[in-house]
Amino acid sequence: MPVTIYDVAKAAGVGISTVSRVLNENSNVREETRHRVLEAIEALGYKPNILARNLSRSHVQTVGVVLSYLTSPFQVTVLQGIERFLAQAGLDLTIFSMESPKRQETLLENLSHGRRCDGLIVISFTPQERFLQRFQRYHIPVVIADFRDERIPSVFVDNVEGGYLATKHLLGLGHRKIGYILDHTEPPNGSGGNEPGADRQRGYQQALLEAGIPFDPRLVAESGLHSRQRGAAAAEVLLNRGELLTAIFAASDMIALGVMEYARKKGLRIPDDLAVVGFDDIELASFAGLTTVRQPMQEMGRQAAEIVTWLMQGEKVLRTSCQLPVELVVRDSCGALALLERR
Amino acid sequence: MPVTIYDVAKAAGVGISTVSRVLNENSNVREETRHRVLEAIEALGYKPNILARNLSRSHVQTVGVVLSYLTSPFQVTVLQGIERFLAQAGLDLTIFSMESPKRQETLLENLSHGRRCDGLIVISFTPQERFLQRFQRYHIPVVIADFRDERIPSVFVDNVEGGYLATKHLLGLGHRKIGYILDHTEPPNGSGGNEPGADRQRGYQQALLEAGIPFDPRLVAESGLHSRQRGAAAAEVLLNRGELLTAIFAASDMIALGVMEYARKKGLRIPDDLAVVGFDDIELASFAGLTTVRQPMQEMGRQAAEIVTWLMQGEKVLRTSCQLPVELVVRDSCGALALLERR
DNA sequence: CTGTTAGCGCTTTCAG
DNA sequence: CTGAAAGCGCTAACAG
Repeated sequence: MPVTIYDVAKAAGVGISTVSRVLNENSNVREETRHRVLEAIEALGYKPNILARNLSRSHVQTVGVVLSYLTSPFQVTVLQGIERFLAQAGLDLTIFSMESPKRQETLLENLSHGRRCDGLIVISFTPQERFLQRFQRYHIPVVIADFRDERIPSVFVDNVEGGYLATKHLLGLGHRKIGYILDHTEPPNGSGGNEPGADRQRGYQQALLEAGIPFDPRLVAESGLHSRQRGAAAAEVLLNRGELLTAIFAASDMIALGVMEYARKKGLRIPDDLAVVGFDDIELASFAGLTTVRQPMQEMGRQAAEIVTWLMQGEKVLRTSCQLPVELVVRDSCGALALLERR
Repeated sequence: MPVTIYDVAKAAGVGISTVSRVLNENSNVREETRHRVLEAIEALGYKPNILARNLSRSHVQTVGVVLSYLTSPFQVTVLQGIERFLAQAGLDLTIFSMESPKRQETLLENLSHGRRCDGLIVISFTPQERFLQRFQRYHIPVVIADFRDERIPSVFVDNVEGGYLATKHLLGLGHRKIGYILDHTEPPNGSGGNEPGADRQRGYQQALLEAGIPFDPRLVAESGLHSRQRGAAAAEVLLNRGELLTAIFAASDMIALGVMEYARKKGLRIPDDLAVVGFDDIELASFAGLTTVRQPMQEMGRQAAEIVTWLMQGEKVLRTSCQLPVELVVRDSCGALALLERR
C-alpha cells in the first residue's frame, strides 16, 4: 500500500540508490536525473519510511530528557528550552519522568542499551557511574543540566554566587538572623557532582562570614523536596527552634512559597515580620512578589540541547562544562522596611 | 560488536526464529529449549535491537502529545497524567509543542505520515479535517484532551456545568454584576468542536438567567491567551467599561491570577472590592487562595492515554467521548464577607 | 554520475 | 515444536 523507494525508482526510471541520493541531498546526482526523481516523488506522494531509515542508519533522531518531576516548574522551564532548540534542529524529544529512585534505575537501565534515543539530557541529577559507562559504550552522549559533574558535559549556574547574592541582599537590609532551607545535602543516590543546594549554602555561609556573623547550623533546615508543602514544613521547624529569625533564604522558589504560606498561616507579615528570598525565578515568583535569584532556565535547557546535538554528530566538545550567570531579582518579599525597624 | 539474535541462536544451538519466539513470549516453545535460549541471552547479555524490531513490526512504541505551550500549567498537568499511564504501559512519550499556528501546520503535516508515533494525543485543540483524514489513512489513532470533538475520541469536562457552578456561587454571595473573561470565542483555526471558553460562558449565562439577571455582553471580555498578562489586560478593559463589577469569573486560573494582580495594582482588595473565581485548579490556585472550578487534569490525561493505547491495539472504542466531572473549590478569593456588605 | 548488491536485526509465514 | 527463508524499506559500499 505505502509507496516505497522502489516505486519511486521505477517511476523515475532510475535505481533506488539514486533516489536515496537525492533524498539525502548527496551531490553526486546529475541535475536532470535529480529533477526526474523529485517529480516522481511528488507524483507518488512518497515519504521515506523513518523506521527503515532508522534501522539502516541505526539512530532514531530523538533525544531523551530525564527529569524527576513534571510537577517542577523549574524543570519544565528547562525542558522548554530544550524543546525549542530540538524542534528547530528537527529532532524529536521524548521525556522520561522518574518519580521514584527505583524507577530511575530501571529507566536508565533501559535507556542505556535500548537505543531509544541518540542522546540524553538529564535534569538536576547525575546518573550512577555504571550507567554512564554503558551510555559511553553505546555512544549515547549524555549531558546534565542544573548539576555540575566533572565526568560529563554539564550546564549549570554559579550556585555559590547565587547563595551569596541572596544572603548579601538580606544582610544589606539589616538582617542578622537569616535562616536557610535547602532540599537536601546529600544526593539521593550517592553519585558524584555538586548538589546545588549545598553550593548555595556555601554562598550563604560566605556572605555571613564576610559580615562577621558566625554560622549557626541551627538556622538551616532540609525540606527534602522542592515543594510548597515541604517548604512550609521546613519553615515551621526552623521557626520553632527558638532562634528569632528575621529572614529566610530558600534554595528554591517552591520552598520559598511554602515559607510564605506558612508565615501567612501563622499571621507573620512578609516582609515586615519575615523576609523571604527564593531561588530560580519561576513564573510564580513574580506573582507572589518573591525576591529571588534568577537562573536562566530556558537558556540552560537550550545549551544542554545544543551540546548533545554536537556530541551526537560526533564532535568533540572540549569545554565540558558551561556555567551560566545568576541574577538577583528584588521584589516585595523582603522590603526595605525591615531595615528600618531592625536597626 | 553488539550481540544479535543470531549470536544467541548459535549459542543456544537453535534457530533465530526460536529465539524470536521466546523473546515474544510465544507459547510454542518447549520448556527446555526455552530455558536454553534464556540462558544464552543472559550469558551474552543480549538486548533486542529496537530499531530492527520497529521496522519489522512497523511501529515505534511511542505516543506523541501535541500541545500548544509547555508554559501552561494546565497542559503540563494533563501531560503528567499521560506520562504516568504511558510509562507503566511501557510506551515512550514524545512531545510536540506548537507555539505558533504555522508550526502547528508543519507539525501535523509531518506527524501524519512520519510514523514517528503510533498514536497521538492532542491537548486543547482539534486538528483540521485533512490531518484527521491522513492520520486515519495511516492508522494512527488520535484522541483529544480538553476539547470536545464529535469526530474523534475526546476526553473533556462539562464546561457548561463548570461555568454555571462558578457563577452560581458568586450569585449566592450576593453579586449581581459579574464579569466573565474567556480566552477566545472562536478556535484559532476554524475547525469543529466546542471551545471550552464558550461553553463556560454558556453556563455563566444560564446561571444569570435563572437568577433573573439579564446578560450584558459588556461584562465579558476576551484575553486571547491563558496568561497572567492577558488576564490583567482583560481585567483592565472590563473594569474600565463603566459598569461596576463586583466579581469576575475567569475561564482559567492563569487569567484569574492576572485579574488578581491587576486588582492588587489598582488597590482593589480581594474579595472585598472584587471577588474572583477561576477555572482549572492548577497548583498555583491554592497558593493564591483562588476559588476555582477544578478539572481532573491528571485524570483527563490518563484517560486520553488509555484510550489511545486501546486504539493502537486495534480495539474499537465505542464510547467515543468521555466526560469527566468538575467541582467547585471554594477559597478566599470570594469570601462570604462580600455577601454581607452588598446586601 | 548511477545501478547492483549487500546488509541493518528482527518478525513471520511456511514447511517439516 | 522448530528451522529456513523471505521480507520490512532504506543506506552504503562497490563496481561500472
